[in-house]
Amino acid sequence: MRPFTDMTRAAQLPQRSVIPVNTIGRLSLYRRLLSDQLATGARQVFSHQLAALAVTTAPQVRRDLMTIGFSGSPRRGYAIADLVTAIDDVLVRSVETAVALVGVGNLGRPVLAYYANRQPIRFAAAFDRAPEKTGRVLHGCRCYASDQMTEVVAREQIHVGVIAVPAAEAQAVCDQLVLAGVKGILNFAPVRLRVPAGLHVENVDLMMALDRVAYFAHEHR
Amino acid sequence: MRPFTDMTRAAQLPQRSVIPVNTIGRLSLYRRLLSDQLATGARQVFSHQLAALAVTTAPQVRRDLMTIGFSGSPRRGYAIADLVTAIDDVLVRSVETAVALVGVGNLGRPVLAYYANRQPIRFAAAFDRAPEKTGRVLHGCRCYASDQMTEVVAREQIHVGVIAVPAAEAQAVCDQLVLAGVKGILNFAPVRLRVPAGLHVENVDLMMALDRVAYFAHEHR
DNA sequence: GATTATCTGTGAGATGTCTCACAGCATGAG
DNA sequence: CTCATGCTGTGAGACATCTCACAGATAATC
Ligand SMILES: NC(=O)c1ccc[n+]([C@@H]2O[C@H](COP(=O)([O-])OP(=O)(O)OC[C@H]3O[C@@H](n4cnc5c(N)ncnc54)[C@H](O)[C@@H]3O)[C@@H](O)[C@H]2O)c1
Ligand SMILES: NC(=O)c1ccc[n+]([C@@H]2O[C@H](COP(=O)([O-])OP(=O)(O)OC[C@H]3O[C@@H](n4cnc5c(N)ncnc54)[C@H](O)[C@@H]3O)[C@@H](O)[C@H]2O)c1
Repeated sequence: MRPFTDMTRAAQLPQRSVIPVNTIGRLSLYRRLLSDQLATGARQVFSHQLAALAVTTAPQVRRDLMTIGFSGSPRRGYAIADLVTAIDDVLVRSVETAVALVGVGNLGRPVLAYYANRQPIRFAAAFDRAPEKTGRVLHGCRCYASDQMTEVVAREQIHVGVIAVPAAEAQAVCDQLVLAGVKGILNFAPVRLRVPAGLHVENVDLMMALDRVAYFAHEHR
Repeated sequence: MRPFTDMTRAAQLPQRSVIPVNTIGRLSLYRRLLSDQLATGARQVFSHQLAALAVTTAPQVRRDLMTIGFSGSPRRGYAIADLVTAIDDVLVRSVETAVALVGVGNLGRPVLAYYANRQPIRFAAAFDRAPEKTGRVLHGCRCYASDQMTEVVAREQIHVGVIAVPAAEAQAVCDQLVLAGVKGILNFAPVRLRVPAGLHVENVDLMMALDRVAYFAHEHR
């Protein structure tokens, strides 16, 4: 490794948004919990009840709902159905998001199965460079050769890419996806991706996750 | 859902540690990147080089290494081999961590395959309540019936549990694991688990991850 | 209609994490 | 040996997020 100049200043970090990143994550969780509650017949919920379900605190819940401009009523709490709708609006669940998977391997297949047919996420295409994988249809999702990416991403109006290829290929695939026009990436490879400023990458790094658990487990004795 | 009292005050949150949670995660990443570098023949690394690999900033790298008390040399940078050892010490990679998987399903199987035989993590046991799954050995890991959990966790000195059962079962399985004596949990079910104070839970929530990507993708246009 | 209980909305402060700038020093060159 | 270079170590401040406490509001009760 030879010396090179420092180009590591905060690049795509200033991900500015009115809604904190962590709040977005909790809203996703609240939405699922509230759907379950609706199914049980509940119509109203208090901040402390939602907090108990989400294993957080009541003020945190109220702050999150305040952040998205949703109001409740003292003594009655929040109207569950309205709240689910409000969260759906924020999380862009009212419009379908087309997604592409790259890497139909040991991980890609179960991930596709898991997400398949979950509104409003639609897996519009999968890509793999291995010829024997292309042409097939898995869970309603057609698998294309990698060199068709630009064309298919444009045609299907795909906004999000999911990377499930070996670590050594991840940056190349990421560059392809960005060039093809995706606006967000979910990355399962255990590397950090270099992307243009503003483009959001969500990393799911199982090795890191287990390292963290092991560290805190040993700290706790 | 009937009213109940607020028991949602900050409970297991004060996860106190000298090393910030995020730093632990980055150390895991640094370790892998540095191993790769060692394999290419590199012996020393500068903070800005490691920052480039990890897609972060040079001061962040120096701060992280300072936090674990590792020193470099001006003009020479950090000695890679020593740094890997230092990180291994912090991440408890110098002793084997025994892990148990609960839920040998569509997700559990590939996860087991992924982690299998990666030192120093050892999957010492798997558990499933479906009788047809028990008794078999997958990737060197024996599958037991759930009611043997307490016994096996004690015998194999298992410190960490991985939960890959349906959401509705996750809290019950978590309680079983805690009772059996695990000190940390990696949770793949899309719910938040209630655990005793101090016990660390790492959540891998794919639904939330995709919601976050979709949100920022749409924000970006 | 007045009273009361109790839940929401939110300012202000606490906490945790990241960023910046630069002093100090080890190293290689002369 | 001395000097100049350029990288590390770190204080101090910026920033993001969480927590707390309570004012104010509303629905239920009488
Ligand atoms: N298997 C798991 O359970 C698991 C868990 C967590 C993370 N991961 C990570 O996910 C990634 C994939 O793991 P896997 O086990 O599915 O690997 P895999 O080898 O089973 O599958 C990878 C797939 O990607 C395809 N591919 C490779 N390079 C490509 C490219 N440049 N363009 C398009 N397709 C390409 C291959 O043809 C293959 O089908 C790895 O980075 C791994 O670290 C895997
Ligand atoms: N399949 C995926 O790709 C995927 C991805 C992300 C998250 N998840 C989550 O992971 C979890 C498991 O998903 P899956 O697709 O593997 O489900 P699955 O139904 O294929 O497997 C679940 C396994 O858990 C076992 N089980 C159920 N209850 C149990 C209990 N109380 N004790 C012990 N074993 C029990 C079942 O016998 C089964 O073998 C779910 O919470 C799901 O939301 C799955």
